Amino acid sequence: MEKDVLKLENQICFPIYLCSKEIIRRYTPWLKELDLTYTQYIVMMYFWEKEKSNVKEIGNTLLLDSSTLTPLLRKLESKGYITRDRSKVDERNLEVMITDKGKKLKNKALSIPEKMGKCIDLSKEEATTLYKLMYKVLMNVERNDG
Amino acid sequence: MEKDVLKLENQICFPIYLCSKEIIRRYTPWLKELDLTYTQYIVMMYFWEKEKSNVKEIGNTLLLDSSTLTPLLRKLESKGYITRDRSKVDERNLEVMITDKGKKLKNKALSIPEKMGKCIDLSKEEATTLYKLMYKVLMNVERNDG
DNA sequence: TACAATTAGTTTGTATACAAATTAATTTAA
DNA sequence: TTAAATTAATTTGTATACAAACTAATTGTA
Repeated sequence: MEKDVLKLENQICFPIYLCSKEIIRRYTPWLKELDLTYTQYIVMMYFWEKEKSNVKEIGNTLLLDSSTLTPLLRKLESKGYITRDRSKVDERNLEVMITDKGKKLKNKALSIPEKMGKCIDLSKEEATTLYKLMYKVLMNVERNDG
Repeated sequence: MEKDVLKLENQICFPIYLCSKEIIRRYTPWLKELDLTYTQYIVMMYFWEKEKSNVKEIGNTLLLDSSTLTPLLRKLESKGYITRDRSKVDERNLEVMITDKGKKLKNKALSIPEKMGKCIDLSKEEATTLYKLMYKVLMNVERNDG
């Protein structure tokens, strides 16, 4: 039936949108204990792997616009988790670096992935399938992007 | 390795979050032709199935807070796609109804799901698997809530 | 080498999102 | 039967998100 293509239950994007929102909502109280929002948490995870970066690089990895990152990084700076300084080599670049306080925060975050895993509650096999499909969609959506 | 649990590449939620954002970003130019945002599109899809509702019901179906819906519905009203009126039976309820203009909008939207399908670019089997997994996660996250 | 083009980040404007507080209407129960 | 509890929606406050416009620095090139 041609007209059913617009039924909510026939959408594949709608449940992805819902999952994303509900998962983030679920993270919120745990992250509150670390004084982080979900997006701030993602950025901190980035810095737990890479000590120093800049706005462009962070944006490329996390698919966040620089205009989203500017105020967010300022917030993380005000919390003392990162520093922000213009590069002396090229003053267009903003050098963003994690602080000791930011590094220590990782210990407090260690229990979060397991909590979320229990919440999501998929078998190892299902999780792997989902993981692969999400990255496939992501790659396709980016590739087919205007 | 205990500390790897916080690596971005080991997160299952991160790609879901990315997919949701990137898919919505991809919808945006198509929806602009209908003068809709993604969330407004979801709400219109709801009303293409159910002519009349109220804020509570819409929120329960779309998992949107009433404080998100209030301004959004006002916007859809100002565009002429819906009407908003307090119920005469119980004045706490806001009766929301789709207009003829809102119904006609569906014709303009008919081509969107196919475009998005091509963009996502999954086989029928993959899409079904993803669909089922997303609803499973959604159910689990809601069940394990609170 | 001056000026155009490019690049990195910020600002502005619009639109979600949701928690918490509030308002107004209705229902429950003492 | 009226005060307390509940309910539906709105308001307020904070934090994304991203496009478009803008600023400042650097690079490419005529």
